[in-house]
Amino acid sequence: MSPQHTPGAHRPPKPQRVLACVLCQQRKVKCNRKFPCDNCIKSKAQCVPASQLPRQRRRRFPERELLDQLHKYEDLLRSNNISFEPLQKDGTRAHESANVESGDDLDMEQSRCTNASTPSTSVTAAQPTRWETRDLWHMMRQGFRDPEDSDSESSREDVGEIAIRIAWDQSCLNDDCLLFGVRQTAVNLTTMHPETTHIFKLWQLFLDNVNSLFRVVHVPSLQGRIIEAIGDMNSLSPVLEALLFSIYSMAVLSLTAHECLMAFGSSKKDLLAKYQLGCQQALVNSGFLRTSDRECLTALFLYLVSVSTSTDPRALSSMLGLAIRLAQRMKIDTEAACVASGVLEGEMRRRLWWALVLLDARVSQIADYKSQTLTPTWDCRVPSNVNDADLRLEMKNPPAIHGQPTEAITCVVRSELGDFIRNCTWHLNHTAPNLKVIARKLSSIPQGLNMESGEVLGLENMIEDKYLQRCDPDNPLHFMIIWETRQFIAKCHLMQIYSALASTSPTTAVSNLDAVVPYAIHMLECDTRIMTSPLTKRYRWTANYNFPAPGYMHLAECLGRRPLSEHADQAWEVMSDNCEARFAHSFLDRGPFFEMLTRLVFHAWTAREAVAAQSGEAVEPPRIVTKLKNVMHQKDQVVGPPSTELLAEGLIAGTSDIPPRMAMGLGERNGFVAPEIGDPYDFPVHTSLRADMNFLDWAAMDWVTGTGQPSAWNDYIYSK
DNA sequence: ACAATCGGACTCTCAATAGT
DNA sequence: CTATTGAGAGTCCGATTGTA
Repeated sequence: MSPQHTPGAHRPPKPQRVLACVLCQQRKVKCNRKFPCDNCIKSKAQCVPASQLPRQRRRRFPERELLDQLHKYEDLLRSNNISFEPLQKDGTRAHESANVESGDDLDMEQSRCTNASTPSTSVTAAQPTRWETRDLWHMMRQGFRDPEDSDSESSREDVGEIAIRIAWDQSCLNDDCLLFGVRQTAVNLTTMHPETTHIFKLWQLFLDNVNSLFRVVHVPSLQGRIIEAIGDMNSLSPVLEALLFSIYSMAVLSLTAHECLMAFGSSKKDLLAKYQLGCQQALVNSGFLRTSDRECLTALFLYLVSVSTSTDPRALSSMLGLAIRLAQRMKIDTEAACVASGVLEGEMRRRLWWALVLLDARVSQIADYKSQTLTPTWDCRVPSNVNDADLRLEMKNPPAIHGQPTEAITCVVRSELGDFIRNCTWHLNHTAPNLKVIARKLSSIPQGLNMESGEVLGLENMIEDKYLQRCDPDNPLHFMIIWETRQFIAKCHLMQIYSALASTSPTTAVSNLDAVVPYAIHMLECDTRIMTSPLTKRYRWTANYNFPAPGYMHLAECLGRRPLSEHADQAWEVMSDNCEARFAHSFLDRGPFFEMLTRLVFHAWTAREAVAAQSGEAVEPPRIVTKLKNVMHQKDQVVGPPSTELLAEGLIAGTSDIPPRMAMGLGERNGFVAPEIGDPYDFPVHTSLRADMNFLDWAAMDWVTGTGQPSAWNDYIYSK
């Protein structure tokens, strides 16, 4: 009810409001406001005048708690796959709840986890609550806070953090040379930038070939700053300079050696070396080891991707560990901090965090190190399916989620897959069983299936319905994510079954391996589609990341054991198709894939020939065997092994872009595959299985030394 | 019958927000 | 800057309950 204001009249200064005495207030009776009042006199009570309470700050949305409660129940419905009509379909919720505190009970934690993976209702649907751990400073600030002034808590927190940061900054520790060597002041970075037209060209290449996959750069806001910066390169901020050099590096990396020469008149190797050095220098100038600047971390991330093809994965894994630690200090792994940093910044932080985590998980596997990053211990939400243009700096409310694929489709789907892996039972069973209690319950398990196989099918249904079915197969980006995802899911099926077989008897395990063959075949088919399509040309620099090594290994193992199995002919066909597709783009020439492939394929073919010899049957070798034999023969014609320089050029120039273990996505554990990103890279294999797989002893192969000559393979093949 | 309790409709106040 | 809004603070009617 609105108050009745007396219009017009000049009011005398308001007399102090006299309140009913405490007893009358308590009794809810009329007080005559004399002290002592009639009621107190009558009841012979002490009459105490009441004092006005300081008015609390009005809460903008008093129904907020109710809304939160409602959203919690909606999340539970959602996580249990019960259909309902959500209260809000727009993205208003997260903004409202940005500063809401909630309980710490397990239910809430779980519903938060659910939020983290279900961005369908709102952009920042996650409850930014007390998921994050508290540090010492935080706890001390909590102790001194004014209980009546809850609103100022966050600002005081900021002040405290700033004070600590300033204190460290003022201590003037010279830590710049901890990595990347001593600052080379002699090198003037302004001279290392490309000419203006080349900057634009590199920027465009970066947007098309790289950023469309990662979306770690917000194009509308950065583009203007780059144009502005080009006007006066001398006054570039160190962070923007680092970002620029990382963009140049990635743009160059995404080209083939020939394309690079045509576009810029310099070799890919030279340009990469120059821009990577520039990036190192600019990162040092930015004080990147103590940075809190998201863009500085983005530059470091892009730099690491750009060197990933020429770096030992163990070294790269260590550097990624550093980047992850920087990210954690900046709290970009924490949803509450992402929400608090604003709509645009929060979204960019989420994209960067997932990009870092996914790369780290992948590289850790390759480096044969069990990363603990892809686990349910943090709550950064999966990035939202929105276009960059939907995100503006001044935004207060998150934009509506698109139902159709947006520019961010690859980073959204890849993050969804990563989010699945970090919560799924069969992954946690052997990576971090103790974390299963905090893992989000994965929804949409089809009826009649056990949890583990159901999880993968549930993921497959969800991803297909929510994303892939809505993609346009003629759109290069969509085409790429469709087949990359299907390959990944086939691999998940493969790994899940391996995981399940680990707890069965050796005989059962081996006999069941045939059941997995269709998934291995599908993996290769997906990869062949990517490799043979003209649509994916601009993304071919990532091809090594998707090499279907687990598929090859499984097929070769099964063909070696049962050369005449029902899937044998089909398996040889898909392997031949994939091999040809990969050779067509030189990804197998001289490179590590070749060495791995020859081992696998000849092992399987030897078994097939042995069977044929027993029955006196003449068999025609499949295309893949012929192809590999021809290449082997040609290699023998070459005088000496490929030189280190040639190999390095080949590696850098994209003919075989990735160093041996990196390229394969393999670890060496038990001589068997450590699958690619997000996979259980430490899954147990039966001892009997292991013994039989020892022929695939990757560690024994002379990948790196001896310029990649397959010494083990040579011994094997020539002893025949 | 009277006193005490208390649900809840109502009024008042003023911070937040909209409008100029 | 003023006007408006509406949430929160405060008031107290009157139904209900307790007690002598």
